[in-house]
Amino acid sequence: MALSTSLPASSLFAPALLAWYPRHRRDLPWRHTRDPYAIWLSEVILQQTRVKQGLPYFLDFMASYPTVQALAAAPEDEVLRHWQGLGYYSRARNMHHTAQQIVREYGGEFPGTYDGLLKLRGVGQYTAAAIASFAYDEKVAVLDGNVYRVLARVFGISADIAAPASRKIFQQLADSLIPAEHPAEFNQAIMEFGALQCTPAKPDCLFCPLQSTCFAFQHGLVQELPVKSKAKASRTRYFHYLVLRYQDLVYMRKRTGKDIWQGLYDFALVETELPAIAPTTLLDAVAALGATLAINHAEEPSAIFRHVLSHQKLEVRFHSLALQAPLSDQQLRVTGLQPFTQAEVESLPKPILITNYIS
DNA sequence: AATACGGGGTC
DNA sequence: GACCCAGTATT
Repeated sequence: MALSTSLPASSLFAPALLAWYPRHRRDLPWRHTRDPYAIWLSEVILQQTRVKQGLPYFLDFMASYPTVQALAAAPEDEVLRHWQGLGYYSRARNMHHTAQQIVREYGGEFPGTYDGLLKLRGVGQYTAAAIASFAYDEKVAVLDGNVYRVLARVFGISADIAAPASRKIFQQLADSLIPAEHPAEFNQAIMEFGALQCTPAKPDCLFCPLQSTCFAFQHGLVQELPVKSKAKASRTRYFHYLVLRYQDLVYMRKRTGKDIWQGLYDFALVETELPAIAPTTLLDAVAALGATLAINHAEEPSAIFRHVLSHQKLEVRFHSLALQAPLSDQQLRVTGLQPFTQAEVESLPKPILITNYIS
């Protein structure tokens, strides 16, 4: 719900941003190209990710996979290994899938319109608008966390930005503000303005070019806007990893299914409802894998690793277990485990938690 | 309309 | 600990 949409604010908004932008913009590599591949790559990386964190990944991907053909030709494990540490790994899997689709079905060319881009897996409204405007100068307004915040404050919009229904209010406003002459510049400018000037905490209102027309500033509501409902509390899960070893080999498995870290590698896992695991339960789990231990008791588990995800807290213990004999081929099939050398383990894509444990 | 999905930075 | 980040897919 718009508390106020003053005409001056609307008419001055784009000119003020377009004047602010060239004087404050950061020099970022994806701002030097119109290549839809490079822009797509940067936008997928930057979904829910700060520029500071995503930048080295962008440089690495462009160096490793300079073209969509190169990305499409790479094995998924390798792509995930490059993505390791960025989180939201479905972005990498979707990106890989889409690269292959672009090569196979689109003749290696990205769709040339917002509507076409929107059909690609992993490309939603934000990313489609970003690519269409940055690469093709199509007049479609981006709507990301920055844009929500800037518009909510400047125009005094109190709709809950966490509610999907609020999107159309903000989209309609953004569409009405984007100038036909400079759609790409406007989109860059409003996001950069949100990232650098109109920040979530302690925005720089003192030197803000929109100060005189900003609803939030004029009404002392800068701290109250945007309105965002709380996320659901996260649950705690208790993981007990069985780090099975035989000589120089360690057994790991690729995670499949709907759970976290899909496509990444970890160890045999026992999850419990309570923090502790009984020694017998641990040994039962080992027996269920068909493994025979070199010594018939578990060693002292590792210290607890605590790991926070967006909707879960993990409490993780690692139990290092030496095997008396390697797992048979049938045991490998049944358990999904595979033996790896230390060098191979290094090259596998792994959750940061697992990488931390190994190192 | 809700919920799941990572990891890091900031206060 | 709470919030946020150039969001998207699934339920």
